[in-house]
Amino acid sequence: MAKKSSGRSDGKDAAAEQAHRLPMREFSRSLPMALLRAREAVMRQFRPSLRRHGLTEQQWRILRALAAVEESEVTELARTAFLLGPSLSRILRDLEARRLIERRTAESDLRRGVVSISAKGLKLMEGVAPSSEAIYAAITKRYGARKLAELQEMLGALEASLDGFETDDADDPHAEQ
Amino acid sequence: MAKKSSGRSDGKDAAAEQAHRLPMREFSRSLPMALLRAREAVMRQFRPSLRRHGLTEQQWRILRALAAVEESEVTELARTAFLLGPSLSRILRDLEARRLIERRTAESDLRRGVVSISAKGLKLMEGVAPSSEAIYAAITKRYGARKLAELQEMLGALEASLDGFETDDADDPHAEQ
DNA sequence: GGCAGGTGCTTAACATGTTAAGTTTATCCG
DNA sequence: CGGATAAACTTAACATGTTAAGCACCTGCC
Repeated sequence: MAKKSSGRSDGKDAAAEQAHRLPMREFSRSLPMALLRAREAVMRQFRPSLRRHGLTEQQWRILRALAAVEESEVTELARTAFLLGPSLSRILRDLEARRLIERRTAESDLRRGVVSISAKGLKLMEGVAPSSEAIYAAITKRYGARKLAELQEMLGALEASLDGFETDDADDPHAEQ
Repeated sequence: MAKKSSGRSDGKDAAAEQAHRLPMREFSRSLPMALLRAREAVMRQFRPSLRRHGLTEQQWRILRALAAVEESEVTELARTAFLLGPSLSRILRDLEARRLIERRTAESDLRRGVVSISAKGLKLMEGVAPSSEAIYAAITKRYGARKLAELQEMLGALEASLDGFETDDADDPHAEQ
């Protein structure tokens, strides 16, 4: 594969020049990229600790969300832990099999599932929390508590400013959906 | 002991209190969550447009990265597009099959792959770029150009402050790695 | 030259993201 | 009451994230 085929590098220069004419901002200045990089920098700090305890980032989010309430319906949990339904379904299946959560059906509406963290789940959290908080404290110290609070505020404002904002621009007239 | 033995409807408060004894910050104030939510709010604006053109977010990142240079080695591209090697490998295989990129092997080092965007790839980008830029402009207007610049700066600073910062805290003494 | 170790990429395996379709149960309404 | 519609998951299918192995090639050293 990828035969060398006497590769002169002709035709490539023209293509590169053409590319630069695309009316696009510098890639490195892209907001989604900046958010992704920042988040990854933060998560890189937490992942090893979670991994040592046999948890993924999403599983940890679910346990944290459940630890803050007595119980929660699945849809509500999806909103709280910021996970899509299908992901949540799979993870709940796994967490239930590991007996970290418990599950029942709502009496008033048999469609609804109600989930709660188990004693085992709480115990696991107790093991993870100290390390997690220590890491958070270290990050806060490094970046600055005030700056961190300001960043959080700006992130919230960004989210709010885009809430219910649909740029279904449809530059393509054939796009029905 | 997650659930109180009584389990009446008023047991909710007690269980919640128990949970709150875990020394953890409010879930909603978590920095990773704030970054995730903000990024999702932004990407939700772009995804429909990309989808209409048959591209995923990551594929689009790769094309953008390649459009800015004449060609790129795979490892360099992984760094630029902020993708892990395995993801990049799979996506490049697909993009090559769709003839949106071209690929060859470096003469000086047969291990290295060299990738470049194809004419077809550039053409596709030309179709996506206007919509993408329009969305970006709309977001900028909504959030405020100055505020956006400030946010980008703070995100960059966060990333920089965590660069090479290893909190391998190891609250678990058995954790060798 | 040839081998030990490192590098660059790919493959594998499992978990999640994302959209669409399917299933079961509720609810609306004639 | 009963069919149509909606709601709450769940399953399916495909793409990516993440870590560990694997493979081919390169480099330093004897």
